[in-house]
Amino acid sequence: MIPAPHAVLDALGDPTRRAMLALLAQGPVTVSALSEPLGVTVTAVGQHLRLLERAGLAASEKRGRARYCTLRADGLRELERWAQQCRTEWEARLDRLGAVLDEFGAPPG
Amino acid sequence: MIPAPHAVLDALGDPTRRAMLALLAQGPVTVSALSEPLGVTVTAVGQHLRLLERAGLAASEKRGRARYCTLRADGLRELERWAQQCRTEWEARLDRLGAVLDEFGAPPG
DNA sequence: GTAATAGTCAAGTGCAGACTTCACTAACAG
DNA sequence: CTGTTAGTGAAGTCTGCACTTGACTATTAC
Repeated sequence: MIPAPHAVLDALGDPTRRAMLALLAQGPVTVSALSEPLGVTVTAVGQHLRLLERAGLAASEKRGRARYCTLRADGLRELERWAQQCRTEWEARLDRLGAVLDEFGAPPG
Repeated sequence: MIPAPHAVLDALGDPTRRAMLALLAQGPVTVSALSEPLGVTVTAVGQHLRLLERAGLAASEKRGRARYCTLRADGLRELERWAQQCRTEWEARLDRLGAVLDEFGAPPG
């Protein structure tokens, strides 16, 4: 099995960060603009943002005194690839197992 | 955006459970067979197993005094669908944004 | 210049949840 | 029957991490 994208899964394992991604999906936003609807301090947003950036799920850029955050596709792509490979490998296993059971005439179930 | 599969993401947010899935990907195993390589008690395995089952990532069946655990594809499929839709939606946003910038003759970057 | 706004850093708090222990039941072996 | 193995349930421990506070810097406004 392809190694799991730990950083992405860790980042997505928190509901506040998932809410953050949902907001970012609407378009670029500043840290404080995220802070209000999330119901946490700007400090907390900054901390979550760092994790999301490390996971390749977000990016940010400081313009003047504001920091604009945007969604990034890289983390999602990595996640997709992993889930898909994981699933297909396992489905192949299941098929082989079924074939063996058929060959030995075992009743299904 | 399609709602995030919280149960799946929560379940995958823990390294022990990810290791558990990696073991299950090799084929069906009992609870105690999982306990040893994971380095946790059978009780802990049972607790993780329940979360994985609720997320549609695993299933288990008791035969005699042993409980056999297997991987399930449902949770992975749900995850795939979400990640894919999330990503394509966001990539479409990016394209529209790019088009607007082009139209107004703004230099890229 | 002062004041307000946007964010950052260091340090600390508190709680969810990962984990354990212990007592228990159920299935198999001799 | 006794002993062993496989797992479950309740109850408790403890640590990671989400979050805050307060002091600070940098940008913008007046």
